[in-house]
Amino acid sequence: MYRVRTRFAPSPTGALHLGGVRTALFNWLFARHHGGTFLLRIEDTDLERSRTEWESGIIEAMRWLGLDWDEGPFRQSERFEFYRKSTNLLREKQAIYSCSCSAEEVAARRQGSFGYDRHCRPGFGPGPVPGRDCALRFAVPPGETIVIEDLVKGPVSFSTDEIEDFVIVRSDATPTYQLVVTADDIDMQISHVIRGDDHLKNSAKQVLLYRALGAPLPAFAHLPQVLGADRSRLSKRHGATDVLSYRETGYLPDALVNFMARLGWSHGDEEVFTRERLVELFDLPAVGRSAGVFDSEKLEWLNGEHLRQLPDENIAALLREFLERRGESLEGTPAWQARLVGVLRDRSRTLAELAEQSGLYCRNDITIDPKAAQRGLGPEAADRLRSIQSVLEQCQEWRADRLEQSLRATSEELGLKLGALAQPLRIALTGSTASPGIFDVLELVGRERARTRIAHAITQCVPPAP
RNA sequence: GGUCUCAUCGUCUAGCGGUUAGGACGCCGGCCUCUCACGUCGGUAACGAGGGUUCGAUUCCCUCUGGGACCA
Repeated sequence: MYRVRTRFAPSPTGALHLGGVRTALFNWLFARHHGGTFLLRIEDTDLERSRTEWESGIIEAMRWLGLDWDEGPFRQSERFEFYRKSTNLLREKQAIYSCSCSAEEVAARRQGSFGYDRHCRPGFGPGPVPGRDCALRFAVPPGETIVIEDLVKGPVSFSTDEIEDFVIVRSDATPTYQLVVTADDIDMQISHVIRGDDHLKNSAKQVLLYRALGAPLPAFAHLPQVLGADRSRLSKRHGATDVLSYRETGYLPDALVNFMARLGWSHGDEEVFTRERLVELFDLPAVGRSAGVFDSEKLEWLNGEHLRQLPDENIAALLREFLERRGESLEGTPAWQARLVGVLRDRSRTLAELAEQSGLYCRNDITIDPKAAQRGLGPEAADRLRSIQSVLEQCQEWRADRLEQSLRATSEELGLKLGALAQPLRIALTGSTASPGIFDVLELVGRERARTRIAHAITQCVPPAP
């Protein structure tokens, strides 16, 4: 039995975006499901575009999402010596040859749309110009068919006649993507190469390299793309390209993980999965073949589902963290905070919404929405609010259930429906016609603030007609 | 343009020859109710087109169309 080893290999040339997260997640899930090893490899050979800030951003995002790795992070920039050895091996096996052609020369000679014309390849052209810096190209064997037994797409075949003699080492002696990926995947004994299907054709080239290096082939699994709402490839245009921005807008890592897993993978009719259940159920055969569009509304719903499955205390802790990250804080005792969250949780889908709603209970001043005032602070409201005010003053215990008792009794005495008292009170306390249950609001707002808000609302009521 | 690839409600998807084509998000409506949510009940909405194969195709094969990716 062989060991499952997967890797996620991002380039630190930008933030980790949703497509990358999906690739990372599927590698992680696959490794965890099979009890294998997951490693992180930073593909930073493009020294021009790679930045350490991006690298640490990617690592932070991986940590936030809980995609922990067992080995690494490895950096390709620290492995040039190893690539040189791989190159020497290829040279010994005569799988590569020197090429002095410049990009301009190649382009000028190109007929039709096909790539390099094998000008420098022994037996095919005149050979390199002496004295010039040479790139190294891979000698692709003509007339063969490469079949990739893809675990997602099924068998995919390429003719080697469609694969040009690709560059392995540039004329400035830096190794190319094709070489470093293959050499590393061999060296790190990657058993399953799971990546986006934009790499499908690269895989054909890499199969050639595995063969030339005498290494056993890994299994390949090419995941369909994640597309934006306009069905084009996900990019900055689609906004929220950096996954860490989902942390800033109050999404839970587990919800994002659940959502990304369901984008391209499914398990019957199930929608909501815990991380543990994903690990238990995930496997490649259940991964779909077609590209998927990222639907932020469904993510929002799913986040609400995950939020609601947490105990109040945990949500309160998340809310505190969330606010601290913004340089704000949540007032009150932990017990009060848990109570607050318990009341608001069903009305929030994200921590950002929760934070916004909690403001009402932590602020001294509120503003009354003019439309709400118009609807609910009519001529009768002032008297009703005065009645409420006096009833509340007599209330011994400032608790939702006691407050409810008193106010229900009052509405009966006045021969009014509860709503006739609750709506003006709601507007007085929250400035809005919509809020959590009015007794919970009263309790959370507290006696002092309730008193001043009601008093202020009375002054805002339309006076009775003369 | 060449090559590869994909195709079920607007979106994510179930389906793996015979189903009233199922679920979820969204949207619309009922119920619950002090409002709003939550919850719950119901509704809207899909097999891209044409050929085959078959007693029978959403399902298998081919072509087209459309989408996507890669290379340039």
